[in-house]
Amino acid sequence: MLQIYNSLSRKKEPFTPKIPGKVRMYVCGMTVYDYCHLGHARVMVVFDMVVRYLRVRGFEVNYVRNITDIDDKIIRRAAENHEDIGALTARFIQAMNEDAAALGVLPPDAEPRATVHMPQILGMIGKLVARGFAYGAKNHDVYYHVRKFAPYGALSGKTLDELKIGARVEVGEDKDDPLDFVLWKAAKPGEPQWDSPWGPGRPGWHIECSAMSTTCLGNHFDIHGGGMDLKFPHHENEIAQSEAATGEKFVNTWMHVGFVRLNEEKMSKSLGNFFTVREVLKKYDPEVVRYFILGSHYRSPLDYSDDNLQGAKTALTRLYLALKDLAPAGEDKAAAPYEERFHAAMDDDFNTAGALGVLFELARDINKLREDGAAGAGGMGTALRRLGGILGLLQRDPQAFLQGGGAVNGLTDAQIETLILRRTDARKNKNWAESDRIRDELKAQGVILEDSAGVTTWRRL
RNA sequence: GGCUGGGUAGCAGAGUGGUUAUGCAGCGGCCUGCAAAGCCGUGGACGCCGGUUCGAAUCCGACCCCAGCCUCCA
Repeated sequence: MLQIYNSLSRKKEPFTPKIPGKVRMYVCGMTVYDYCHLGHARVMVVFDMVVRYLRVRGFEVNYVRNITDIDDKIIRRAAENHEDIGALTARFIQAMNEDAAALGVLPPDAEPRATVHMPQILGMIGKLVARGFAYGAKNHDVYYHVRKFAPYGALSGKTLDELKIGARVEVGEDKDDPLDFVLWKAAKPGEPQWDSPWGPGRPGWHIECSAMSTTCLGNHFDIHGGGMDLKFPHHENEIAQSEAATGEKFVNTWMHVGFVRLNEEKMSKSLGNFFTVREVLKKYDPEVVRYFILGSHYRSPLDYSDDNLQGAKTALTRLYLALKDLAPAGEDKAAAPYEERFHAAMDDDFNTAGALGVLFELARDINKLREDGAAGAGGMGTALRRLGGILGLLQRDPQAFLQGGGAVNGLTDAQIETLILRRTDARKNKNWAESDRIRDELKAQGVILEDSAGVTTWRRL
């Protein structure tokens, strides 16, 4: 039985899609004005893992991840760069796709963009005005009247009176109530704009997601996800907009991914303490980064540090070492208990860390079988590879993983092979001094040698 | 201040009312020319204080500490 922690009820709940066998899932994606940082990477990788696992569980999944391609920050960045807004967003959408692909994130089934959903956005605002949940202000903004939506605050656990204390009205806003939020922003000179019954303008961020998610998935769908920081106000507002406009329940299960932290602090654009995905990938293999992300539970904070990334690399190396030089074989029945425990962990709110623990036990079994010269290691390896694949890991040729990466300034493969041949000669002559000298030389270059069964193999640290 | 999550061995990180997480590091052994990798064995833990219980690190209560949200942020 698959259980998922629901941010709305604040507990784990058995998961049953509204339409049997079919899961409809929406995740808030990027605002495309800059490169993805590790926080974005985490959200993409986590929901990619969720989709993969749901599919393994036999669900047909329709996964929608939006792109916000019109927004204050985009407008500002384009102006700073003297760049056309469309060119800017196209550039960063491209970059995002490259980063996602590197991390083994499969493309979502749909990636709706705000700028091509204006009719749906305006339609929803129109409904909200008609139903009395929204009003056009004198300054031609349209606002959502928060106090009209009784359940407001259910997701974030806040009451309207608590919120009132922190609410404030920015200069130029024309709200009836400080709690109200903007659905439609009247255009300022020189800004991109779309026509509307309230005058030319552009949509607020929150309404985009309500309009795109319900357009793509229907008024009432199964899973809505995003980073923890979107819980309030973004997701709270989405609920208010969508349920007021459609009169239906919006989302059954809300999933929120924990933050990536740097020195115990949230990694974020506003703090400026972030690493972009491409910076990190210069130092670490993308699969190592993926392992790092999946090595802890998706709701826990994830501390980025060189030690932790290095640890992820060591751990993943152990798994690949177990797969190295394994004879291909059909999956072994003896792997069934591991698979069961792997699924039990994943069924428990996508406990990837626990599931990985099972993979290490499977790896140990493989090593033991080889140690004993017993049969079945190949078949167990096939199982290990398949289960790893559910997490989007362990799909490469082990040799390629072990010998790849970290070689930017080091020796070429051919140079390494040449040194190994020289060392093998020395070893034949029992010239241990020369043999060890070569091994030390390679080690200094980040190359580790392993002599086993009369054959010397190597890998890069 | 309000709200939401957390505090597990040297580090990372799961889980659980009584019985092994797992990875790295440590210690002892096996293997090896020596290593590496691997295998076997092993030490070490559940923030603090109360309560419930035959038994709690696991449930309940108070407290302390950390992070986040309450303003754009994945």
